[in-house]
This record gives sequence, structure tokens and C-alpha cells, in this order.
Amino acid sequence: MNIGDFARLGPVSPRMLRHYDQLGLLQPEDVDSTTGYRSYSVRQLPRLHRILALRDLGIGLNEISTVLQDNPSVEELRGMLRLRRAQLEDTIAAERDQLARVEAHLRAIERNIEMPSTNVVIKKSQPIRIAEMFAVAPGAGPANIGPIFGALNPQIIERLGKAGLRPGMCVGYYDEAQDDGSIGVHVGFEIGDQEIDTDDTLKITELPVVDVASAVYEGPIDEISSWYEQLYSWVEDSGRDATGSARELYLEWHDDAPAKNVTEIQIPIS
Amino acid sequence: MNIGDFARLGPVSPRMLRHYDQLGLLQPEDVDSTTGYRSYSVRQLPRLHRILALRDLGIGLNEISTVLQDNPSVEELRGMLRLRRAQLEDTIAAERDQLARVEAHLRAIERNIEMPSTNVVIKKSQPIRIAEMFAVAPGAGPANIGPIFGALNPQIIERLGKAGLRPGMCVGYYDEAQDDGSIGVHVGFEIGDQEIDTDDTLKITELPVVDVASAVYEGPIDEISSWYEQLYSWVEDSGRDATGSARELYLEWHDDAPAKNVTEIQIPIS
DNA sequence: TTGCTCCTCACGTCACGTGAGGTGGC
DNA sequence: TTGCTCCTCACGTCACGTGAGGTGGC
Repeated sequence: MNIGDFARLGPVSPRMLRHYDQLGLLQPEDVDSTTGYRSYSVRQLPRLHRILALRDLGIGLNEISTVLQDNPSVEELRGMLRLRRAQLEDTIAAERDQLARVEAHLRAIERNIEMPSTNVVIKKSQPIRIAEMFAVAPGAGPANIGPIFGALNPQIIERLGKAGLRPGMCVGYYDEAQDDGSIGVHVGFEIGDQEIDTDDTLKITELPVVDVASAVYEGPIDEISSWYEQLYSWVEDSGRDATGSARELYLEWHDDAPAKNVTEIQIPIS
Repeated sequence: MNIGDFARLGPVSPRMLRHYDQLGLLQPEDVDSTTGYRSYSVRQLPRLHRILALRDLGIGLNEISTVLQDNPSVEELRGMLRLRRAQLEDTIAAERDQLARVEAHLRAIERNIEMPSTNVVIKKSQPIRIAEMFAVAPGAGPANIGPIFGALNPQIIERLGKAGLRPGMCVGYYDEAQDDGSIGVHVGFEIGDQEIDTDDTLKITELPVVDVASAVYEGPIDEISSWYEQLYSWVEDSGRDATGSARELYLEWHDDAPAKNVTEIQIPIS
């Protein structure tokens, strides 16, 4: 029986039979030494069917060749099927999550225009070591927060300068709001592994690595609060929980050209 | 900002940034013409994030580059997300089916030993053109069916021989059982495209192409009935319905060495 | 000089589909 | 001679990871 006839019985393509031959999964009963023609016997059909049945379960050809090797022990087969079951359960769960995210994006499109939801990324925050000062703002929003940055920034810069440190990127993070609406505001500058004496006003903090929803905002800082709202509702809508203190990374800052500022907002999620 | 710094912001691997550069998805702001060093700006971070967000939804890089091209029209994005949703629903459904099959195999392992469930394949039956005769057996099982083959086979062979036809593989198929347990048995031989005069006893039939569960059995024909049972319960257990008349293909037949016989059982399913 | 980062190929992944280019039997 | 089947490479698929082999700046 030549390869075409056997393939029709399979039913598979001749190419597949050559592939299985090459892998040693199913070798022809005979190969003509001059023409290279493969010939098969119907008695090889059960083996081909076993291969197809396992492949149909999504098991890889390498695994299949292990199971079909000499001793097709029932235990081994059972183990492989259980493994495959677990794999499938995992990938189905992962794809369901992905589907939920796709649907969240579709809903987000209906709602907002300013912040494209495709700007949001779930990632791990970078570990950052900063020298920070602290103050309490009477409430949220740029009108309350802005002055605090205005007051603390120069003080920190001065302290770092006196100690001979070069400040890196500016970073802010916020404690969760109190009942009276007031918010603890931390302002700091990245210092890498440089050291500085600390006291009641200046502290060194290593911001922890956590999972965050991150959005990068380009433009003047006063318009940032609507992004916060949208980012929070995106997080909620995608079935996650916002938890802990939000961070702002001032990736690029121009006192004179606020439209060119680039700010990253990070909201920790669980 | 060199590639490593930008990659840490991503967070992605430098290799990914080079890959995106190569695809034209995200090109560095500048490339040093002598060293080839890429340099990026934080202002490119939103674009990187958009790429990552879409990739996280399982959208291919080619599709992403279409959406990010010049006009990121909201309509286009929505269309792509809807397409992806449909894709995901399909693959999840397919994987659920696959999972059900894996579980059916696991259950089958618990039950039977004779017929390895990994012998069963779902496929489309081949179209076969046969010259057949018909008789009614009083019941199922080799004791009832065997004599019919014994009686009809020589008659068909003789008729074909007289007409100068070369008979191919022997094929049997069965009508569904009557209330009294009797079964119509069709016995025939493959004739390809050869022609022969038909009459009340000899008919030409083209067996239709249908989805079947197929098992290949190697050994004496009398032991075939337990395979039937097991095949039927496998079909049922895997959540399908057996429907229509079963076929047997006598792939290899030795009057003198029944242990070497190879028979394929096909049960149509819906 | 020693690390560190960067560069450009190029292989490997998984199971084949799909030519390309050539040969053997009716 | 014309179809048909068979053969052996070898590319392409998807998004990178992972060396190999080499270079530039502190």
C-alpha cells in the first residue's frame, strides 16, 4: 500500500505521514531502497489512529511518541491525560480572563474619550529608592496637591544638593484619604544607591515592587485628575481591586512647557 | 535614553524593543549612525503601553500595527476588539470540547481494557462504491451475522467474476435493529468506478461521507461484538450521538489466519 | 584592563502546508 | 507522450528567547 492509499485511510495527508516517519512516530513497513517509495500495511492503521486520537486531545507529537514507545503502560497514559487536563483547565481559565479584559476594553470605549483604555498596562512597578518629604493636603485634586509639590520640591533639592547628591526623577505617592478628605502626600526624588543623612523631615524610602495598573499621561499636570478617575474605573471594570497608595512618576518635566510633561500614574492592584 | 533604560520602564526586554523596531511598530527616536545604538524618549512610552495592552488581549503584532498606523480610529479599534472577542469565544469553546474528550478518555481508562480508547478516531468516512447483496439476520452478534456473510460473499464474488469485475475490499453495513431484534445486513465489495448490471439481488450503493467514530480491530471477527459495545459507550460518554447504520470495513482478510484480520468499525455520529 | 551595555545575525519553537525541482510507472 | 504519484529539500508560520561573536564607553 503506497503512502497515498494509506493516507486516505487515515485520513491524513501524505505530508503528515512523512512527518511522522521522520519523527520515528510511525515508520513505513518498507521503503524501496532505489525509489525511496514508502509502503504501509493496514496493520499500521491502529497505530496511526492512536496518534490521531492523542493529537486530537492537544497532546504534542513528542509526548505521543513517549507513550507509544514499546510499553504503552496504562499508568503512563493516564498520567499524560491528567497532565493535559490540568493544562487545558489553565489555558481555558487564562483565556476567560483575557476575554473579560477584551470586554472591559469594549465597555471602556463606550464610556471615555480622553484616556484611551489601550493606554493602560498591568505591570510590576519598578523598585525605586527615593529621598522624600511629607505633608498633608486638605483634599484631592491639583488645587490641593500642587502647592505641596511647590513647597517641598525646592527643600528636597536643596538638601540633596548640600549633601552632594544628584537627584533623579521626581516621584509622588499618596496615602489613602482620611475621613475628613485630607490626604498624606509624599514627594521625593530618586537617589539610586546614594546615601544621605535622614531626619524628621527627610526620609529614605524604597517603594515596593507591586502589581500596578499604569497609564502614561502627556500634558499639563492640572488635567491629571480626570485620568485618575478613568484609571480607577477601568481597574474596577476589569474585575480587579485598587489597593494601597497610588504613585506618580514625573518621567519628564518642563517648567516652561507643561504640554510636554510626561507623567506615569500607577495604581496598585491586587 | 538607551534601550535598556527604556526597556526597564516598559517593562519589556530589549529584544522585544528591537523586534518592534524591526516590524516598524515602535521605532527609536534616534539611531546612532556609527554605533547603531538606539535611543528612545519617554514620550514613546504611551505607544509602547498601547502595544503591550493590545498584545495582552492576544492581538497579533501585525494587527496592532494596523490599528496604531496614523489614524487610530475608534471604530477600527472597536472592530478589532469584537473580532478578538469572537475568536476567543471560539477557541474557548473548542478547548472545552477538547477537555470533555480528555475526560471521556480518562473515564474510559477506568472501564475497559480490551479496546484502548486511544484507538478511536473521529473522522469522515471515505466515499465507497460497492456492489452489495442484502439479507436479514435474526439478531446481532457473530452467530447471527457470520452465516450471512458466509452465504452472500461467494454469490457476490461469482457475479462480479462473471461480469469481469475485480472486487476490492469487502464492506458490511447494518440497518438499525427492528423491534423483534432482527437486523438488515448489507454485504458488498468495493468496485471503484467499474460498472455492472444490477437486479433485485445485486445492487450498487455509494456509501455516503459522514462523520464516524472509527476503531480498527485486529483479530478474529467473532470477538468483534465487545468492541462494538465499547465503541458505542465511548461515543455516548464523549457526549455524542450514534446515529444511522454502522459499517465494517474488512481491511485485511485471511481465511486461514483469523488472528491477522484487520477490521475497521465505523459508527456514524451526529 | 575589567564589567556592562549595546550591536547584528541566526537558530529554535510546533506541526505541518505549500511550492520547487525532479523521478518512476501506466 | 501525458497525467498521476512519489521523492527530497526548504521556506513560512508567531513572537520572541537565547546564544555567538564582536564593539563602545567608564
